[in-house]
Amino acid sequence: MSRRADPPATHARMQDVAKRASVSAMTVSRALRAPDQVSEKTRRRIARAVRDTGYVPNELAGGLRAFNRTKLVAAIVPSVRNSLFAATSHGMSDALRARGINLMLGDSHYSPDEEEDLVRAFLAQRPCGIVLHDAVRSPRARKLLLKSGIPIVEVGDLTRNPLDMVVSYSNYAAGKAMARHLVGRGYRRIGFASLATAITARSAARLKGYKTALREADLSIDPARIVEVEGGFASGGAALVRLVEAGADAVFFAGDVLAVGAALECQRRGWKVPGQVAIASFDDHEIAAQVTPALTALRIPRYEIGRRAAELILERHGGVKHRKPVVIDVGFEIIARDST
Amino acid sequence: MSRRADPPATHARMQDVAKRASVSAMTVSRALRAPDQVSEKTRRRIARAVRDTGYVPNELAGGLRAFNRTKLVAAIVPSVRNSLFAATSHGMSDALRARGINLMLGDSHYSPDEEEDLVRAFLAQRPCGIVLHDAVRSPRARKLLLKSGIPIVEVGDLTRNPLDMVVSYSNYAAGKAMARHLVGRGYRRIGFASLATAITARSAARLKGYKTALREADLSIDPARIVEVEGGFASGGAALVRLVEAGADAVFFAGDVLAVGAALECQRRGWKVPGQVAIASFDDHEIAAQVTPALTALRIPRYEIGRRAAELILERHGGVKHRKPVVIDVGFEIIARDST
DNA sequence: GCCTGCTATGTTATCGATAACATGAAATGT
DNA sequence: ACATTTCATGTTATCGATAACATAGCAGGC
Repeated sequence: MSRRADPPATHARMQDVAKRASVSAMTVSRALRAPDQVSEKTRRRIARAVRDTGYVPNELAGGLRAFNRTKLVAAIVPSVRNSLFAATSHGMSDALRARGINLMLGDSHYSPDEEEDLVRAFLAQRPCGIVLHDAVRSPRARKLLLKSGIPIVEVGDLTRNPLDMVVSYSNYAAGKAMARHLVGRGYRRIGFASLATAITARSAARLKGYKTALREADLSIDPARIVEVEGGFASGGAALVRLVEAGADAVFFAGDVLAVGAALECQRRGWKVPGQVAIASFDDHEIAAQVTPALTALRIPRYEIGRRAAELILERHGGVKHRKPVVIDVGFEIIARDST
Repeated sequence: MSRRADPPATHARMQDVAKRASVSAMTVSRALRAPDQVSEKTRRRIARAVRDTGYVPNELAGGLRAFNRTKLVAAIVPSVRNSLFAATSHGMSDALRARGINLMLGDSHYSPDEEEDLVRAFLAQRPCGIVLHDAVRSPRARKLLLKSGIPIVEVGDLTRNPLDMVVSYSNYAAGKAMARHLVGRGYRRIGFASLATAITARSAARLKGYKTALREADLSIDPARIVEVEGGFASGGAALVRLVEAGADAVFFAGDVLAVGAALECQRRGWKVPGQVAIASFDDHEIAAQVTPALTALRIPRYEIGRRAAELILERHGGVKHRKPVVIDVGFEIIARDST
């Protein structure tokens, strides 16, 4: 009688496969991970035994012994619902799966406390790498991460002093570039709308870029033309109305879906874009090109950011312990359309 | 000298904490998981040692010994970029984190082969539960899942014979309800547009519901008024044009973003909605309410689906081995707006 | 005073795989 | 022909925690 008799519904162990193929567990292990070290004949016998038993390797045990790590990369995003982060996750997921590594995903809800909890919970799983979408704000979390010794990639903004590695575009440069674009088109009373700059450092960097560009062009920076709003299409519309009433002839939306919301609001009100007000969007959602008029937008290579982040982790995987910071700027692009 | 001297950047072990607190590792283990079994004084000493060493439990080792499982739930979605799945993932993630369990996320890209690979890869990590967004089409994957003995929740459609448990709405019923709604509003040449029914069983079920409703109302089912298209806003627009040319006076969009794309196309062309053609949407994206006219849509409780799926897994966690199928219908709701 | 029971802690074996080392047989070199 | 390398496989120890069992100390009951 098998020792699997009592709890019936569970996985076969390598030992079970080994017995069936009349070899030792070690040979099974080798047949699976280093087939060239096992003879053709034995390998075939083992392959059959694997199929017969429906054996699924136990990475828990294997990972513990081999490198005290799972074949998982942890990613923490501020919001899993946000399609921008989804694109990056997708890039990571694709690059990792090609190497047999999977993704652990967590949502910090933009909260430093939850972020710290998540970091702790994820590190406890012993991932082989970790990707962070926001600058890590909790100092305790930063310490834990550094101490963990695993590759860390930050992807929210191109910070000057990363924990370990960064793959991103510069929010500051992007904000400046878009504001310059609007200046170049002749707008003089350019408004700015974003999510709360206190909770996302990225919005703050974009705002800084915007201000720099305006200053360069000798335009005044009117606080009444800088607003912070909640997320969502509706509040994009509200922000636009507020800014137009404050005299704006163009609005730069640094938040994700705000610009589209603003464009839809203009449709409802019959406002001409860009006749009455120009609209520039930070992210090139597919929908930005679909509304009327099509929106000028900054295109960020979100998917590529994820892919390269994953690649950095893979390079380091079991590799060198170079601890000099790696900073990769993936850049951005302004797609000029009809709205400006 | 500590045995941690050679590779410096790694985690402290429970043993290290124990030494520092002058107790055995077992006492540390208890202090962390069953504090009431450890005396106040010792507990405090251990707490300090944990802080001093920056100890992060090794769930790999703990999970292996305790239940041969990680504290992770695996979820497989057809596309991580799709915000519908994102909402469900969010619901799962929230419910699980409250119990200290995290999420492993994979993308099958709508491919049965990738799905099978993913199932295998995820099972190898020994998750404590698994959630599947699409019906599992690969028979080998089904077998693996059943054999694994862990709780399985399917959430794509309300199938009659689930692998284990289902939490969903009925795509058939929803398709029928929306078609009836259009019939009730007086439309007689109702078109249907969806993603390829061959690759998503859900679209096929919606189509079946649509046909049933039309038959009930003694309306003819014209194949020219049933189209399958790719995803994306643009193809929603194209589908609408095609259907209007085929004589449709209303179109039911069963694909996710198609309806919004159609509405935007009408704006570009200056077509009156619902004067020239009515538009009904399957999913109540936030944006469906924002376009002009606001779209009639089916509201699916995506977040709740995720939450309840997670709860089912938690209930079973270490619990009963009842193997009678569980089917939970979360229903849906038609939000009638201006477009019909 | 001795047995019982409870509390706080320690010891040993174990989860399932793999690293490190060991071995016997075949192949190769001189 | 014999030493040496290579190849295919087996044996043992181990990864870091926890289950199961063991034990020492102390309280209370009769």
